[in-house]
Amino acid sequence: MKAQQDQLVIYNTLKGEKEPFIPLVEGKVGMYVCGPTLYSEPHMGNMRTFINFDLIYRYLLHLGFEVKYVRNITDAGHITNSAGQEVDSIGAAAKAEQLQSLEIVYKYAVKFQELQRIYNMLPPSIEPTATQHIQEQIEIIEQIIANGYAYEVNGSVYFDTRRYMQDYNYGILSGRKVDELENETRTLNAQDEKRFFADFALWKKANPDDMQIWRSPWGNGNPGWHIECTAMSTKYLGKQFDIHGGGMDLKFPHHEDEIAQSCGSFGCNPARYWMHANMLNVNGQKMSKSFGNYFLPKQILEGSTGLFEKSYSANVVRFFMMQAHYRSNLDFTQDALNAAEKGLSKLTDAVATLERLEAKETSSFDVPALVQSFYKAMNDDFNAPILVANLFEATRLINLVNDGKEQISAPDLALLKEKIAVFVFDVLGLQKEAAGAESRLVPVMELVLDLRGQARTNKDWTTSDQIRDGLAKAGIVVKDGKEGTTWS
RNA sequence: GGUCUCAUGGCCGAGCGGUUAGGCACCGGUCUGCAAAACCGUCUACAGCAGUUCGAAUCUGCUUGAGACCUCCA
Repeated sequence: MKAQQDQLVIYNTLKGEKEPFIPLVEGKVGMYVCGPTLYSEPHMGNMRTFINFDLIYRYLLHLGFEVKYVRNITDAGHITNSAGQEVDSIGAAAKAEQLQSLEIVYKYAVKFQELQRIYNMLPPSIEPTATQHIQEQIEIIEQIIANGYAYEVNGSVYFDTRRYMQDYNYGILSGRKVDELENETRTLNAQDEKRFFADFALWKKANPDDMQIWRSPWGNGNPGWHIECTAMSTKYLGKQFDIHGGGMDLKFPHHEDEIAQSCGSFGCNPARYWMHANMLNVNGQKMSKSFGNYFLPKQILEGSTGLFEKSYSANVVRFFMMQAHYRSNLDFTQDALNAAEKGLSKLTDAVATLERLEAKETSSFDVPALVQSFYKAMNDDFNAPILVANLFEATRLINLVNDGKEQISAPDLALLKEKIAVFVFDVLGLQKEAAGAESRLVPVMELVLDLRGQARTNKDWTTSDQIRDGLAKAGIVVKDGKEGTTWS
């Protein structure tokens, strides 16, 4: 696996290009991914990012890296809205639902956990929350002030962007130039306490109606949104670690400000590799809460999105996402989901066929090269769609062996079985299809199909077809294959 | 308005200068009592216009169109 580790190349947003992945400590990876803000149930678009980083996590694990994967849960923090006001979105949701802030967070955290299980995502090593790390956030803010990159005004603390720019490059990640921003962004309004439009809040003085308030050296208040990630990543992964990930939409200002906070407090960019997952689209437009074009993962499973005629399993949705690269947009359409459903079925059928194959003396095709193509795809910036294409090539060959048109040796067969299982289940995170049917139905179907089999033996096609048509009405499809009749 | 990204066959979606991406659909075939399913095969596209090159989907310029960020967002 070490040899494969050395082949891994990652697209680093910081550099704008792919680079060989060299961890700070050989064989170990520290990875931080910005998690959800739990003021509502995560929608399918949110899930895409987490599923993509789950893929990355899984592949790093398969390569034998010892990975510490930290993904936070935002359960506090003030953000700046379009009107330039500092807003507590969780507090707002709490008021709307007439619950306490922590009730809101807990309610949606439970749902998020459930979704992670359904979509077969491995749990991160740690899922820290912002509210558990207020002290760490305060300490970092104090450090930034001590270093001269932040100032206090009336119980709030702001990052001093102009001062920071004298020593560091603000915009290093997003490519933004502050002087360009200046003309285009909202201007300071009269009651604004910031010295400069690009300054951002590290700590915000409490409002009388705030639901959550913490003590600080600057009085009672709330942390800013960006500082929590700096505090938690530093605490669990150190001042510098390997990979920082998140959605494309967090690049600016969230990640840019994280870099500023880390540089402003510890003097270094927190992560060597910044990775950004692209958005999930609906009709060519980003799925988002504010556009209203979103739907919930549960609605896909239930077929209640209102957009599609039928439901799709979590496995199908996951496979669908694996057919697009994590850095590309992906359009969520019914045709595409149907195609994924059929394709997945073809792939899982071949996985089952593989178990039944019989080995011959020699192989008629290059199995090690085929297996190597799986690694080559994933080593190239986690190119899952290429991996899937190569798995379909394997599928074709498996079927040809099954038909006796190709042959495979015993060692090659063992290798292929092992690696197909690794890439389909461990890396892509697809699940073996559950039996699906109710257990009581199984003996009933055995009986019915046995009777139909007798009719067929007697060439009593009328009875045989009557049974088949009747079952079809109940949604059960009967298939007559070479090795007997199956149903689903 | 600024910054940036992208435009691929009926649909989704890889591709980073020369090789069939792949899946779905369509079509042809095998199998089958019929059907369905399954399997095999076929289908050669890169928004437009110029340019660079022996050679361009891939590089450059322009045009057109779409999207993202600039405000919370995964």
